[in-house]
Amino acid sequence: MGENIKNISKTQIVLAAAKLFKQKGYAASSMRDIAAALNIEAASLYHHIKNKEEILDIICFDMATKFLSAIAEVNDIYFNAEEKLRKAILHHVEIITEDIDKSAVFLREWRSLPESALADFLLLRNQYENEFTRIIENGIEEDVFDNVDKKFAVLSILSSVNWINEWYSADGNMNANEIAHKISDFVMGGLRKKLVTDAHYKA
Amino acid sequence: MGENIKNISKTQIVLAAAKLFKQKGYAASSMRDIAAALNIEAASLYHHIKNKEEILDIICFDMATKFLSAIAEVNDIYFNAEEKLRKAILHHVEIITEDIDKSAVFLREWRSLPESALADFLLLRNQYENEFTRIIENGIEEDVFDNVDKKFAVLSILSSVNWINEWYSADGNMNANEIAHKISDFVMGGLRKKLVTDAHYKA
DNA sequence: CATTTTGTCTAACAATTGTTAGGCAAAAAT
DNA sequence: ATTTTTGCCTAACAATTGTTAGACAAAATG
Repeated sequence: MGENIKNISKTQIVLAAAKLFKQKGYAASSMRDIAAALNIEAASLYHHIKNKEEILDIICFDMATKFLSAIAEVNDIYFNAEEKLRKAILHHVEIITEDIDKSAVFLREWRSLPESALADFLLLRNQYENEFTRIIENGIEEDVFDNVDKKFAVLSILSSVNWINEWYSADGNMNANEIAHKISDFVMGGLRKKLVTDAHYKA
Repeated sequence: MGENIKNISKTQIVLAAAKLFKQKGYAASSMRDIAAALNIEAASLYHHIKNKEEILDIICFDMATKFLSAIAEVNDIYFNAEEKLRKAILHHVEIITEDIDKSAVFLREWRSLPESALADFLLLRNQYENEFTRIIENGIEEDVFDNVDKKFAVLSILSSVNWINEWYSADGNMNANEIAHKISDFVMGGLRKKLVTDAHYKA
């Protein structure tokens, strides 16, 4: 091969691209940027991938699959609603913190997917939300959760867990477990059924 | 003037741009796209604005100013911590729902600001977060809120209110007031001091 | 050893980008 | 009535974009 054998893999390309997509966004990251990050020429990328869109596609659907199989697992094994929700949140936080670059792209850049992929993607995202909704419903049936607006609760929870992507850094002093625990505690406060009213009302 | 006198205003440009920036992102929206949305030629835009960056600048800082003056007002007038937080959330939701396009840009596209503006922007955003943190601190001092992780509570709250931008549509069946009320109720559950333990633990 | 495959390269392309220059007619100011 | 200003236009620019074609040498395969 050319005097430079770098043997870049598709995985490396996706990783480097994810890092750039997170920093500058999909549209503002050029193929030449991605190539430069890997010390190769832009044209060489096409030996490994079909086109730029494929990279975004891979990132978005890989992550979607991760999230979906995690929640499927939680819903399969039996836990009561609170345990289920806590596990679901934990897995979610784990997936995000394991790869902040790719999850940033999953959370923000999916809008740049080509139309057909976008439709599929939104289906998956909806499916994920529905699994969470089911957990909340369980909790209400089990009389453990207050009869809250389900859709609302799910969106509040998901937005909270997703937001960690904005400030989490691997070298920080909190791990996924601690983060998940704190979020769960906070969220559970808003969900749990209260037999006796809060201090606020007692006073 | 040329047989076409359209008298486009800077405000119209910003509005049309915001709509596009929300849909396709800043980088993927061209000056020609913006111009086409206003039925003029791209070059004509430069009669009203300095360059593309200025549009993003205006949107981001206009919104930041709105948010900051709203919370300043809340913190000026005396309310107890819970009232303050509820008012702050209400104003936040109002600002978002009043202009979903511009607030989407404020929430997502600020990353594309040129470096110097970006630094200023982040300062304002931090300032806003700090005002919220002060409210939580007040609540803890007043012994109305649980001694939660302040930073965490603020980020959870803000992520929840910001998320409404993703699904809110003006023609939907919820107004800003109802949305703010629901979020506040949910959030307050996680914050309020609990004298007697929850039903869950009583059982 | 001969051949094919693999992974890079250079060079080039057509399209699109943000932006500027200069023209021209209507409206406003003198 | 004349001049200036305003708000648009067409045309063009240099740079950058995603992508393709084709060469070439190392590695793998026969």
